Amino acid sequence: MAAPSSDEVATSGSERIRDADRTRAEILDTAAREFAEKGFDGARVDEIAAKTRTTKRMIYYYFTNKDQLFVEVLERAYTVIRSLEQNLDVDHLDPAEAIRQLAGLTFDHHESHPDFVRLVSIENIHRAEHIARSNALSNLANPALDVLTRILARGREAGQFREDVDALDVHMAISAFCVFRTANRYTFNAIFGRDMLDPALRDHHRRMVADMLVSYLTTR
Amino acid sequence: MAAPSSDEVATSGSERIRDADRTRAEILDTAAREFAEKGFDGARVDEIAAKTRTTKRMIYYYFTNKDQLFVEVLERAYTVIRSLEQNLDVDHLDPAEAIRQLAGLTFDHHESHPDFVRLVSIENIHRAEHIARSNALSNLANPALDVLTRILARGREAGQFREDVDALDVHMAISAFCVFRTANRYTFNAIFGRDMLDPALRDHHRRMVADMLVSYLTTR
DNA sequence: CCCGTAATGTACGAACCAGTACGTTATTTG
DNA sequence: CAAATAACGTACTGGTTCGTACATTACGGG
Repeated sequence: MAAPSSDEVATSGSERIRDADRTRAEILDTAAREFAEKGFDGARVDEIAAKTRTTKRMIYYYFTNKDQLFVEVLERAYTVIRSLEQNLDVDHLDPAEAIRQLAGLTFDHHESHPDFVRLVSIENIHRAEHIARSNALSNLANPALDVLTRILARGREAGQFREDVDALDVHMAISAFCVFRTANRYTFNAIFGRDMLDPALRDHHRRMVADMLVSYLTTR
Repeated sequence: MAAPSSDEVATSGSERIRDADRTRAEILDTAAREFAEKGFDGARVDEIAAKTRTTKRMIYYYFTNKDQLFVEVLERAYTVIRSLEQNLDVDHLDPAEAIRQLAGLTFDHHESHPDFVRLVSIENIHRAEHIARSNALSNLANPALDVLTRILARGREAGQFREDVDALDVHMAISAFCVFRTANRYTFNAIFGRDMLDPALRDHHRRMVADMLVSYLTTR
């Protein structure tokens, strides 16, 4: 990509008028918000441009078209969550406690990144066609899965965990619970009058996923 | 469109050329498929009309606009699932077994109605604005919830179930699992290469939800 | 310090799309 | 059976929206 000037400190405001990296990043940020807000077809390229310090011309200059823009928004969103999962170190914990930690971290992440959840939801409506077009995404391993695999192996060896589940099943169960709270927040509130954003409910559910998975895994 | 020939096959229905009920129903059916397929903004009124034996004019004649059409599509979709839940009779069963039955029925329903799951997903992207505009939907009770409330009460009385969960929590946990398998099928497959449609996996997951909930509820 | 190129802005076009004006025919009802 | 009305079709429009042609300016290398 563009060569960043050597001693660029970039504290808060790079004073350069033209800055490819900054412009690109600003477009991606704004596009992520706009896509998450309105969906792929609902989002407007003109609107994204308007919320940027640059123009629509630049969006096409850097991303060629709306679809490719969405692809790169997705790539960036997944990268963020993956790097968070990297910081997961639970190999020293008791397997059950490790599961609780993992569930808690997954819960917190989904809770604090509703836009990510919405983007994934939108991508599923579009049958993951953008992910399919992205090499970065279709070849992206999940660190959380490796961690989970190790936890399950240790739990089974210790005779604590059941044998008939794999890491992906557990990952799915945890994700399902956490994703649902965010993704289906609106219909759930409209129909049952339950506000998922209530802090007390949040804590309750955070314990609930962990308890659910541990009790399931330790039941034989 | 081509004029219907006089000897139009009398499949099952009314031979009348003009049939408000049939036209309305056909529009709703087609619209449901089209919205589920492409999302609200992705769906085209012209396309819906083209896939119908009638014209776009009729869509606006019966539903005034695209939003109202989506509202009625949602109303119809929810009505179907609610009527299925009515047939749930588990009051004679052991509480744990009753939970298993309920989880199984919920699982089967989501499995066999992917369009419903997609419509709800789409409505959540739009922050349930259509449900809010529908009297029918915002005042719609959920029979499954009543059933669940009774099961939980019996389970607690028998000293089998934990006390710190309500029916809505359990309903959410079950829904989350079942919805996720369908709603996030595509990204999950693209990223992890796991095909949720595999029959063996289906059976495995069907047991898994039930086991998860029962083990959670019976752990104190 | 000047020149090539990367980065940016303006203005526009062509297709698309929700919604409608207006006209017509079937069906019902008195 | 005639008048009223419900059901339907055609053709169009006005605004929107993705994308681009063309012009311009900042910046870094030599």
